[in-house]
Amino acid sequence: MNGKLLIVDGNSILNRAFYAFKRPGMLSTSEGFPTNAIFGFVNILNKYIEEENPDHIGVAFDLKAKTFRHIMYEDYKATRKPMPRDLARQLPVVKDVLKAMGITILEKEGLEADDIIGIYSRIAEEKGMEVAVLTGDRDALQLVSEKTMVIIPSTSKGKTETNRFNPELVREKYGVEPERLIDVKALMGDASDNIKGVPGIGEKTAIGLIREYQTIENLYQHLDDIPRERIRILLEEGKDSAFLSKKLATIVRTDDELTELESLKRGEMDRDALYQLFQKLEFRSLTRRMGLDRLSEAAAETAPCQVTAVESGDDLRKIVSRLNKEKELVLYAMTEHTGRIGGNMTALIIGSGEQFYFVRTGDRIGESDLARILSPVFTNGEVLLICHDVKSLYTWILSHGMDLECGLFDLEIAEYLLDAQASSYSIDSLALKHLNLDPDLPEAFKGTGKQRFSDLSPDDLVCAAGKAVSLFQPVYEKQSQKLNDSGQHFLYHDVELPLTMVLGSMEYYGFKVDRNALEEYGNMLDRFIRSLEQAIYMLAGEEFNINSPKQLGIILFEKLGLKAVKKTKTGYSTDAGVLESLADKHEIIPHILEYRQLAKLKSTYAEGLAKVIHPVTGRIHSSFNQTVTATGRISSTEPNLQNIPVRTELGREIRKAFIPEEGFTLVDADYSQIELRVLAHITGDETLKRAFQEDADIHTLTASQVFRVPMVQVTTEMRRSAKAVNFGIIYGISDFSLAKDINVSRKEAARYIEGYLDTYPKVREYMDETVRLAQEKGYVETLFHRIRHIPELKSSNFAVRSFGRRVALNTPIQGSAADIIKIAMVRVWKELKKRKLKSRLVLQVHDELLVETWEEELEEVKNILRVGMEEAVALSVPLTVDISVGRNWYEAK
DNA sequence: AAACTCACG
DNA sequence: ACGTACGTGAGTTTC
Repeated sequence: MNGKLLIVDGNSILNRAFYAFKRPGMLSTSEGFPTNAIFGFVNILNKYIEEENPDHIGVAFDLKAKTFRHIMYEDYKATRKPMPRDLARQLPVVKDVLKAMGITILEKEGLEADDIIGIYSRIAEEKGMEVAVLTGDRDALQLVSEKTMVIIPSTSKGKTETNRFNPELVREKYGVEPERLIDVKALMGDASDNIKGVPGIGEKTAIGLIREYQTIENLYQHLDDIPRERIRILLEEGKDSAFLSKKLATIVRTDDELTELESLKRGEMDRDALYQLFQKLEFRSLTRRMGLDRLSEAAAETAPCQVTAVESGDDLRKIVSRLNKEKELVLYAMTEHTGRIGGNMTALIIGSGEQFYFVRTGDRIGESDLARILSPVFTNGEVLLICHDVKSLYTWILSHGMDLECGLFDLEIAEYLLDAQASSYSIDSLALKHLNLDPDLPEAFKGTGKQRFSDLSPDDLVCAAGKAVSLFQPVYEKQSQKLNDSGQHFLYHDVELPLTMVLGSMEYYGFKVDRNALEEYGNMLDRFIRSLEQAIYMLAGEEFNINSPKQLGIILFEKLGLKAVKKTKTGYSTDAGVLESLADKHEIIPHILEYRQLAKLKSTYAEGLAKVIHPVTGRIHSSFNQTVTATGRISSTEPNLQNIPVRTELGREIRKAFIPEEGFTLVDADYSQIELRVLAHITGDETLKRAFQEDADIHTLTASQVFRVPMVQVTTEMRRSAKAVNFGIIYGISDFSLAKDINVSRKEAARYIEGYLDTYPKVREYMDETVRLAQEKGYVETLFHRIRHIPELKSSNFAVRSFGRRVALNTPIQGSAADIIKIAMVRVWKELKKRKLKSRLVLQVHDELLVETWEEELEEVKNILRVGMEEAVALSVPLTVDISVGRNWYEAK
């Protein structure tokens, strides 16, 4: 009989998979059940089944009962830690998966997985079959022969490599024949199995001896021939241990009961059972890759669609007037993010039901023609346009001088509300998740930046676009249902969707920046940096790269002999906290701190911002991303305008370069203590509420109450501590971190927290209740029902669970504040538009809005901001807004 | 690509 | 005893 057997060490591979996929927040179901090991195991197994294409497969597992090795030797594997709980929980599930895959599980009491592998590989060899042993354990190398190969996957630096051991490779790496490895181990021992070997003999000596004498039996018969006396004595003393070790290291290859291979024949996969299991485990991509998704009832929902390529403007005009009578239309704009403000549109596909029309822009139909022809749809209040990424479409429409006023549904935004932590919002991810379908779209459709739409051939683009849009309607229906079920209708329709347009217009207008001011600022920094550099080199006694934490660490902690207070994974920590603690230990330190600050300002801000000033508009057009953060905040990229320096005077200077257009002025409006006000509202704490109703200085008040002194006796130091406690509460406090932050003992910090929670008892209740509810439901929500799933709360790892707890406490507060300012943004934007003002919203920084204001509209704009923001929502405490005006951002803050 | 550092709310 | 603040993005160095 010919053929091939793949036999797997289940425990070993599962263990590998567990650690390979182990990171904070680990792969798990939304319920919190860990799935990393199962996921890794199935992937590894599939890979080698595909590569080896065996006709027989078996996966061997250890059984708990003692093996003969334990009976012979009670220390056997005594130093092994027990299996982590998160791994043990996955073990039975892996077995279920294997059964469903039609793969035989091999277990026998008294045998280890190794032995089972030894037995079956021998049987297969004797039948003339080839054998591949898949394991992570090098002990199995003794089984290597002309017929048997041992595969050991290894992961180094994120990349998985495979070592396939045949006799030659074993000889090359270990210098002995495969079956002699047991003799080597008999001498050198194996720490992981607690096999002692001959104490004092290491790998080099062991291999040398076995190369010469082959076996330990032969070695001990010729002990007298050994020239080195020390070795001879060690061998004599360790003789018993050597023979015992050899027995322990030897894989058993015979068994009375396990004698045939028939049961290992590759069986049929039970697709239904496997599909069910993968559903439970939430293995969507694996479901698809293993071709199980055809079972989904959803597959029937997407009928094949008809795509017509439109070649002339006249044809398109006729089609649009017909389509414009439909209630629901699907539109996918293949836009490219280019240097042109508003982006370029490579192609567009629009339609309804099963009939779609594809337009590629070019000679026949230019982009502005396209915009003009479609404009009846864009301004049709009766139609619902189902899109993916409305913001890109909107900026493009704005750039052609038109507007978008029809009904809209954005698949991407909808999905963000359903799962703010999804790894991707691409069309194929949505199809996979909601419909169990994989359209297998080209890279350009996934927004990875690796491919542009214009890179695809016309035929491929039409075909892929047709596949993509055919998914929109069914995904939209699933999402709509879910949004309503989770009470998110308001958040979606009245906040996030209109916000898309607000952000689009902010991107489109941009923020004017004075290039010259930026350059002068950079030059000024440069002069300081150069003189600091010289001072640092002088004090260090040599030149080095101050930007390199590695080199800096060596200079400070080795050359200058400073005490390293903190370590990072790779070496000494040199962050600002560490340097500050060393500030008075060496003259060089303050220089380095200053150098760091200036270098940052120069590279990230002076130079970084200059690079992104648009050559035509002279403005910075940042991207505002609506689907990034887990809490509901927006983020800003290319450049990030939400972290422009303000805390230090020198950094703050850069804001002088942010200016309004001629005839305009800048108005900055920021919420005062919005997160603490939200806390007061959510907890309903009377004392906290009264503080805000009376518009007290909340940090001073907290200090007065926690330290039990009258308000007037609160020192700046007390206020500082109270402020830290207030922030700590928002972040999900711990005494340890608070202590570190305000530099008091942990006990002292714990006392502050207790004092705080006694002062504001409802806050304590809120914390307990929130964590309890989050554990029960698996998620938390904001005032407007934005949800965040927290699988970390169910982790068995204390640190991960603690993180989950802090997230549960922080998200409703940070997220509700995000909801509120988003509502305010929509109100302000709509009001400016309704009154047809020239003034425009240009930036949001979490609790702050900036409006580039036409000077004649100043009072009106201030009023719109105040009302729009303060009355965005009625809380049980007032929301107050500070407004200031200036000729640049520095002045307006 | 990952690690480190640091800018903001 | 565990190991810590919550949420982001970007530049530089190093592997």
